[in-house]
Amino acid sequence: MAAQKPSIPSGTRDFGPEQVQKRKYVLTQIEEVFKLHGFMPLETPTMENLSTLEGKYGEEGDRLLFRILNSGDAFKTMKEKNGSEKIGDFDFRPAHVSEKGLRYDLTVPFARYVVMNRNHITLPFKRYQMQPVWRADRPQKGRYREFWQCDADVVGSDSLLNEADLLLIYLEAFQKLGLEVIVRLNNRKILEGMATLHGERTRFVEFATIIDKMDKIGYAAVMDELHKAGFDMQSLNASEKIFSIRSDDFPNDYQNNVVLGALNDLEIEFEKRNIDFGLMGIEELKTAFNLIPEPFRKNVMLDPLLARGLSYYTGIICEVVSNEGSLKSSIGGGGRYDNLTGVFGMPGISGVGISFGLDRIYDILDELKRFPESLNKVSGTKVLLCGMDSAAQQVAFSLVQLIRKAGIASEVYPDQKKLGKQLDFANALHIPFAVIIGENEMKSGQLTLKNLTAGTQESLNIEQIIKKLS
RNA sequence: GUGGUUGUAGUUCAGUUGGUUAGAACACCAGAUUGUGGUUCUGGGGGUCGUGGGUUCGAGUCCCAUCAUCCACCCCA
Repeated sequence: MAAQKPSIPSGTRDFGPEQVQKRKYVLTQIEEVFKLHGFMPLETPTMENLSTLEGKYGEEGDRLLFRILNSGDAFKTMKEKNGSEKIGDFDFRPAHVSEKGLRYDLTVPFARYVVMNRNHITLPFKRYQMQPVWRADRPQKGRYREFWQCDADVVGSDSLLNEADLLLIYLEAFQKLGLEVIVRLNNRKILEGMATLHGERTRFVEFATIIDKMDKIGYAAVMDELHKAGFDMQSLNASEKIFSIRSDDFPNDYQNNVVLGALNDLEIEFEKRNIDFGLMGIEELKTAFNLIPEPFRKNVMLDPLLARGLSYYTGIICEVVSNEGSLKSSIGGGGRYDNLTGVFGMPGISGVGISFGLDRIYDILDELKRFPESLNKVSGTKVLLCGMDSAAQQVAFSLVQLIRKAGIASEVYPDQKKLGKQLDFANALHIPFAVIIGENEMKSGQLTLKNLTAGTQESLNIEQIIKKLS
């Protein structure tokens, strides 16, 4: 068999020792905030039954599901019926071939878990979950086919305190990570109300998708698209102020006041036309926003143009983007879904949640070099024991156990190589100290401790070395 | 799913209007009186030029296909 060039699937990545340390650092920072807010951990399987996943993410989502081929000879029926492995005229029903898929997000598995364990969990149930998810998307900058999400959700409580608490989790976590972010905040009911004002309540998803492009394509192009799509633009004055919102110069101190003013106008219009769900949306948005403490508010942008997750969110929606670095796509998102568990036969339970995109956050922090200095070390080893010959190595091997008992990360260079090579190894791994053991050291018990950063060395016994390195 | 980009050593790339044994840097390995590294010097290994066809006396270089990659759209973390 000819040697093959090794490779990994596109959209997936290997993480070397340094990268793993940095990713774990980000995970830990986020996890600490989750715990501080009273969330409990949950893990679910990598694979779910396709029946659990399908139809939960819209048409686009179904296309992006990674499907797992059934074990055994999945194509057996096909072969028997068709006489060959070719598809041909065979009645190709995917269910015969694949009935499991890789998890697409953490929310649906969570909903499934809640329904399956409804008698064992105490509502309101607050869980966090940090695991990889998979999407059969075309990879590009900041988009991977395997990536980690860090989710926090609350089910079984309608209170807007939950929304505010989850927003605080975003703000606190990114503060800890030292990244300036903008949390865009909206309510699906407002979008629905606006679409109603423009004559098409039922087509509000289409409406929202168009106005969401305001930043990207501009006011004129949005108006044009709305007109072409058949929305009634006669009553434009009601939403005109909203349409003029830009996120370009956010964060700043005045914009949210401008938006609040525009929302007041919109409220009056909703009242006139008895669009009660729109009024409710504005009320919810204001309430949640007012619960955010003053110092954090400047990073929360009220944005009635924001559209996301419209196929499942029903109330407040939010999206996080970094205000620094070159990656402009979202690094987090979330919202409220009134009937999350309904599809699994448990109606009337409301949920609200947020998600952090670990990989994108990592990419931005890496680009900005925001990781603590201590994470740049390749190895955690503090001292390398170098034996000059086989006898010295054996001495080193017993000494290293004493050093480790003192809690000092240490290792013995395992091969008999020239001292220079052994020190090369320590240098390559940024190990700061080396203990050199040869004939002289073994006779006297006075070992050579070399400081590889300073280039100095001294003669000490093992107790003194441990003391020195502790 | 749509559009575009690029595919030459481990990595980043060079390779002139198609013309002899395809180069560089870095990395790697080995040496510079066999117990002292991060610098320097010397030497070395390593590429069927993504793959398969075609044009040509001759193809890394031109054409087609295919695969892979990256980027944008869609959508999203």
